[in-house]
Amino acid sequence: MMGSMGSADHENPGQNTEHGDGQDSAPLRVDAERNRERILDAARRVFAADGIEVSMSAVARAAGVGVATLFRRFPTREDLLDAVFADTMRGYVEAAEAAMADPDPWNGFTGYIRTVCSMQVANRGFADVLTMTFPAAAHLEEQRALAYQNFLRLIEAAKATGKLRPDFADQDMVVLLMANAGVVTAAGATAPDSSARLVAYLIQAFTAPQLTTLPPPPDPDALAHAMLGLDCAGNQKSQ
Amino acid sequence: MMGSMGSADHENPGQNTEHGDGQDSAPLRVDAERNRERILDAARRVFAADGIEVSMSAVARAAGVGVATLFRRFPTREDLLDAVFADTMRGYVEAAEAAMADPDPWNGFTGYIRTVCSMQVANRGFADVLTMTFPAAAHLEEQRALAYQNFLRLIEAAKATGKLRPDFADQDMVVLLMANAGVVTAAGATAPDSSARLVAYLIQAFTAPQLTTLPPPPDPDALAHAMLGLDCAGNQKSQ
DNA sequence: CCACATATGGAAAGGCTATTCCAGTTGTCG
DNA sequence: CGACAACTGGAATAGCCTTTCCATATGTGG
Repeated sequence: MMGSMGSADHENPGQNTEHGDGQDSAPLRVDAERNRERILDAARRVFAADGIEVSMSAVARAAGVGVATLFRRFPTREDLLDAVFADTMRGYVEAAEAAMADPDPWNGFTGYIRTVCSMQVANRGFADVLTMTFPAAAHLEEQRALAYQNFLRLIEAAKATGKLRPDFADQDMVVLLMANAGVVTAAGATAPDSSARLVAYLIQAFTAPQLTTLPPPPDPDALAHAMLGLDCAGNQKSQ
Repeated sequence: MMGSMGSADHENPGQNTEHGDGQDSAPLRVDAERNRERILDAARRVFAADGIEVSMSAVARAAGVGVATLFRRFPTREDLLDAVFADTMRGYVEAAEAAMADPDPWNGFTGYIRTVCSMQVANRGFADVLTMTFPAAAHLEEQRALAYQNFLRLIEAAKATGKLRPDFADQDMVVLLMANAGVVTAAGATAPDSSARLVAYLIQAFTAPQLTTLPPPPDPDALAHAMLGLDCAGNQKSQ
């Protein structure tokens, strides 16, 4: 699914004008490319500070380009998200890979949680991204799936060491991300401290020793559906 | 500060036309009172479903009254919030009192957390209310302070039993409420299950037995400031 | 160096929202 | 029952937003 792009974009950084998935219908005029970059920079900044709901007009304004320029380059918000969070998602995947590589799976597991939550704290937009799904943002969803697969294996390994409680469910990670996103959103300047506390408590609770019975985890499909953001009232979308 | 109203509004429910803090500059004409009630009903419904950011126009629409009617009765959103969440806040205070009354403080403590988080799940607007401060909503803030004072004593009692870990900080409750609000917002239909899981994990982590060292709790003043909602970008407020 | 596809900004159309204003009801008190 | 203050809905103003359109400007290949 990702195989066709090979390793080209690592070998030739900045040389080719392709973006995202590789189908360059035409290698953008240089001025256009410059604007594209400006937009991405501005969007990165704005999304990180204010979350991904910022108005498209605000992004264009921050980038110093007209709205038309923004819309031609990124017809939908999801297109923009896909491009803006490409780097961050790469870091997300790498965190999962690094965790798997850790000789101590429990250490990998806890480190992964801490890393990802720190990423949420550092970037409010990313906190949003990790609690929602964007079917149209193919590249982004691909990375998410990739990271998740690694995480599933990480869970198994961590449980095998006996340090992670056996009733830990992979959905718990989603719940944790939503909870942490709530802290990032509401805790303002105290987000780093508040998040760190929350995470420490939860990691504590994930350790095996104590065997309190837990209520059942949320249904995975229902959770996935919730991440589409279609049920929460604020979203009447287009049509 | 609340003393003057005595117990009147328990003895005479529906009889007097006073609202809120007792200064009835003039006991509302009956049709006006009827509309006021309609507005409150609609607002309760809408806020519970969609959170407290719903547009004032939407509230008026749901209530079947003109916008002018809404604005004359509740000049600001905070005025409306104060009236809408009066009941819920009463329940919030009562939950804290009930917890204090429990002969087993640890049981009271955990029960309190579960109850309050359930209230957040049942009412998205209330979830918002518990993570923000509304200086203009006097009645509401009074109740919040009242519940908090009870909670502080509850913490002491629970620590005294040795079941609550000694490094539990009262700010942790705020963090918990923010985290749970995040789940309520993002988890859609799975909110009940997701929240229950989160809460179970956290209560687990609050128990004394394991003595993992925690990062320091967030600064109380900074947290309070964050709850004003002035730092998070989305709010440019008036002027 | 020129033609022209590509790219541009700003305006326009249409839909939201908050808040104020006002001309027209309608309770209510004497 | 009449007069008047209280109350009403909807229009008006002003400000955002999204998305499309277009006349103008500008890289770029021949």
